[in-house]
Amino acid sequence: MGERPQAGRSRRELTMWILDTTVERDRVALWGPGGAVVRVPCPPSFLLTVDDPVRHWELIEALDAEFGAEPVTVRTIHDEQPGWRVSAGTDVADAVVRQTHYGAQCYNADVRRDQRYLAEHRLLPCTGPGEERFSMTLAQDLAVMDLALDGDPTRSDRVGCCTVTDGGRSRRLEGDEPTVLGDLFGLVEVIDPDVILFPNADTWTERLVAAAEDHGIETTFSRTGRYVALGSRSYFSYGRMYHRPKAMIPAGRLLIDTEQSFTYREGGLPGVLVAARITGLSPNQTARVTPGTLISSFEVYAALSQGIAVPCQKADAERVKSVMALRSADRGGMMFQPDPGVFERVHQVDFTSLYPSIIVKHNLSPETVEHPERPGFLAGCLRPLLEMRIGTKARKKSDPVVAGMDSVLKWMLVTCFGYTGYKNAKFGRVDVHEAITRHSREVLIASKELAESMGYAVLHGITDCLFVQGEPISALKAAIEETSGYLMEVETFDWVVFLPQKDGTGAYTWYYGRLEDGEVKVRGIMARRGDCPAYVEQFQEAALALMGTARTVAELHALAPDVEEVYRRYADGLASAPIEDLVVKRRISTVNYTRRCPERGAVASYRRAGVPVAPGMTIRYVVRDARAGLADCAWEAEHADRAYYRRVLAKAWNEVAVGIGRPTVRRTYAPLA
DNA sequence: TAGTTACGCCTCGGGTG
DNA sequence: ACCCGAGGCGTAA
Repeated sequence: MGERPQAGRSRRELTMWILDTTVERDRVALWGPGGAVVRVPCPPSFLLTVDDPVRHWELIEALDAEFGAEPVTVRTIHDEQPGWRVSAGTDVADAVVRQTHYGAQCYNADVRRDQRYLAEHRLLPCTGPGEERFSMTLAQDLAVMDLALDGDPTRSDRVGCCTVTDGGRSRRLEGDEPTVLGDLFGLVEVIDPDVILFPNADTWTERLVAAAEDHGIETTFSRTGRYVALGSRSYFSYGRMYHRPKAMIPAGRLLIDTEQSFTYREGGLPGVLVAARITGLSPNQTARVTPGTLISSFEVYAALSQGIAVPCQKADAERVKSVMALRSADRGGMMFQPDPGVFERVHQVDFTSLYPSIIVKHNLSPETVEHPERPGFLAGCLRPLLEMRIGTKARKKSDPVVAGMDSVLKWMLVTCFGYTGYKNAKFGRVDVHEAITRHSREVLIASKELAESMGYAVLHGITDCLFVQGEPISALKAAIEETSGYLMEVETFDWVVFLPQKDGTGAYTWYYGRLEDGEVKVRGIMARRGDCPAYVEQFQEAALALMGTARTVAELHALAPDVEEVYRRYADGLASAPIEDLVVKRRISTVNYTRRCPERGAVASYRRAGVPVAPGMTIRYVVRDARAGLADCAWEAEHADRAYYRRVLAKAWNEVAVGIGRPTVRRTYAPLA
């Protein structure tokens, strides 16, 4: 290891298990466990086609003279065209597109260079001998270190103490800042882990690196000593603000922010490593992106590894329909509204990964809209992902490692549908999006009608699932699978409660019930909401746990006095509830509120405390006076608007009360009969 | 370097009576 | 006192 290989080495020659990839000036560095590194030449380049080569002849000449432009055939999912490979980066590609007034189309310019290298050489991160892109095994042993710093990185100015755990051994590092930093980075150097699991790493690392510099201490998270900063960003997408905090990404070592990383939270380390393997992104990137980016990267890797060029901006933009056309076209999923109330012995039958299965079955892809006879790119690249999911799903119960992988695959497959309708998707197209929803509606309607013709009662349905009564359910499952060609799964409720909306009709997305195995399944209700105060969540969970002991509606109703007693206890205890149990956590869309609302008060409180806030960030606060729009940041709160919290608790009670046949209360706690 | 759609609740604050 | 649109935020799939 360490020697400079020749350009274009094939997969067979490079057998390193790739832990990290980083981009350098004209090279890509491939890192293995233990700090092994191989640097390969990989200068920036992009592909270019123009609509009128004669008109743009001078431009091509100039590009060739300045950077080098080699004539090549550019193959896209649609067709092949003569074009050029230009040895320059994204900035030049952007300039060319602007200068030609969009008469030029660039490809591969905005693909990460390390990912492009891997795809073009059919290399995969986190893959050992005998393992393939869609393997469920992870044979490589990695040295993992856990690191936890005391305190909250968004508030505390100084680095305090920390705990380091590796190989079952925990060490406590204490002392003043330079001592702790020196000990910490020294320890990292000695232990030399491949992976550091570190809650709030992305918030802490910037501070640790800055502090270490102040004290003249060398930081060792990065195996080069350098970090790639990912700037914090607030961005707007479909009516909502999102925020990504700043991150400092080390080289050669995997640093996972266990609090912030969606992929890690869902799938743990196996989830991150397998997601990296199938997307071709470095694990460090994989741990920091959303499932939308994972599926997009998955498609990009598939394209590049097949020699298909990846367009820089959406090629089908001109085909986007007018808003009027969109409104009338097939948009969302199908829904059947339930009657509210309690129902006994109900089966929930779900189609397994319905949307991606539709894409595969109907060969949907941007280019097959015009050429349905061709094997579609999108359908082709999703098929093995679907097959892998079937495998992980079968094995997840017996193997927690596979469960992590399964969870990440599930998210990728769920988001791959939304991604086809996404305006910036590389391989998306509105027509495909609409075709998927059209098929899914047809399937759900046909399944409902089939169920009813067989004598089952359909109580409710959302997008890809039906709630039905009738036996045996296996017969219905088999019949729907047979006629639709899509696989299903069944969960059976001993009883289930569909909650009413304010107008008294059934809500699409709020229900709870007891499954056969005793588990209480909950959707949409207070305890399930991210902004539910812990105190209210504890009440609802206690009540539901109690209700979960009932196997029939009669037993459930018999529990009513006991459940009421739980509510009474929590209602009485609210006045003395610890303030931290009243914290509300919400994502804010703005920092300039036009109205009086708790969020506005909370933002003001954050600012007074000197903590910067940005749109899309999640903040934690305690409501001090709901009417006046006053709230305090979680760590400074001393007073709570108890009337406000009584209303929230009452709402949680009302949801529970429907299940036990008890009257609901309005707004506030009234002593129960 | 960024999934979508369908839908609901709570509240504010301007309007009407 | 009540209505109602808009602002703001959440969930399910």
